[in-house]
Amino acid sequence: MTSVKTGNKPQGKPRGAYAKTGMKRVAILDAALAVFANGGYRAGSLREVAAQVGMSEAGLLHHFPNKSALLAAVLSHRDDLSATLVPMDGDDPIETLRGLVALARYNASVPGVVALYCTLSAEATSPDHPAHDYFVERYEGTRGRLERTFGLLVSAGRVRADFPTTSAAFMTLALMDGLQVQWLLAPESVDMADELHAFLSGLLGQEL
Amino acid sequence: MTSVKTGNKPQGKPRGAYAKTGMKRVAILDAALAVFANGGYRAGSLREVAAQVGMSEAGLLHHFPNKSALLAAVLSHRDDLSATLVPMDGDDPIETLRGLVALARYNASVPGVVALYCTLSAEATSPDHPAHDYFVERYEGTRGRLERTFGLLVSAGRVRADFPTTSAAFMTLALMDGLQVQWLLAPESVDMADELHAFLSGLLGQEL
DNA sequence: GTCTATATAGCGATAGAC
DNA sequence: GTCTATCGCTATATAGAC
Repeated sequence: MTSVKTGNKPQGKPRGAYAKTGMKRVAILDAALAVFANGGYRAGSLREVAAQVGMSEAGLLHHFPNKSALLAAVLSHRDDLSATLVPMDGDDPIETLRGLVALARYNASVPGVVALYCTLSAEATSPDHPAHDYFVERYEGTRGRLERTFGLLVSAGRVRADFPTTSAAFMTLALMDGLQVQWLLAPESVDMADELHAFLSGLLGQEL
Repeated sequence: MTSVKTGNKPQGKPRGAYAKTGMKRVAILDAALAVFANGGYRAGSLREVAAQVGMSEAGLLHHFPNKSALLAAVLSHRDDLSATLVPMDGDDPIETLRGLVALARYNASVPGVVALYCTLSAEATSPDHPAHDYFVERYEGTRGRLERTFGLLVSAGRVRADFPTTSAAFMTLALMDGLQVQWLLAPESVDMADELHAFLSGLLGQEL
């Protein structure tokens, strides 16, 4: 786990009491995602989150101890969802790359999520940001998995030898991030999935 | 010009009185850059800028009418500096691309500037941000100039025909942005200029 | 579990003295 | 041109009633 506190509830209570409370928790997380997506963590207020979910601020803070714990819970919740969406640890590297393109395609349908990560990763660049460590580790991990994927491709002779695998990983990740910024600023002007597909095909030396 | 108010002083007064005041203005702009670079526009405060330059807030607001005018002045000031640094409208497209790599190399020596644009461009993704229009136009313009550069390369037969020029422009810009995020999060792990150089060489099909 | 009320702090901006 | 003083607002977080 990262150094960010997760804000998860202790797991000691009986199951039945959790259904409704769990719903409320998820509703809060959804609202918080939308609020933090619009201008980042520092600009988003608990007040706005509370209003969006129809509670008072104090009511909200009963579910999460403080603002940064709420952010951590949002990120952790999204990680749970996307881990099931894109399996990056499979044995077939081509499938992994296709999964990346599929992810880019899916992302275009959830602009809020894209805005969240885009804004937060830039904001979290500053070392005192509550999600700084989270993003440092996230990038490190993603880069590692990408590098492994490209390594498998090289072993299988399925990739042009132009770039070392570390460079390929850096570039792929950078391209995905950069495309998101341009897409958020002008959604009609760019198709993130198409561009990523073209880039990866160029890297492979053949249609992906 | 963009829709952001520039906050420039009216140009009517005698020259002599401007020397000292101009110095103060630049000092304020430098301080504001540093403050806005750390966590963005919304998180940065006039108070902090004023403290850094050794003035009261009211004193600062004598030079700039309000916070968003200060931001606009910072961006405009940086644009003046970088316009002299990277001539993007030359006739030799290879020289232009080399200039881009040189810019990436230079950027690595001014992390504050990189952090400013990185954080702001993500923050300005939200439509009500005071620099939203500025960044929309900035990206549009940069993309246009890049597209023209790649067009010249195609005409000269100096580029692999893999990508249409619009894609090449999108990708190049995206790569530069994405590399900056990763570099800010882990400066030792990536050389932005090297990666950009490798990418452009791959695009050309030969060493740049 | 949710509320009202409140403590405490920081913000941008203005008025007016010097 | 710079200051002090202040206004009006918003923020996070806590205390305690229900």
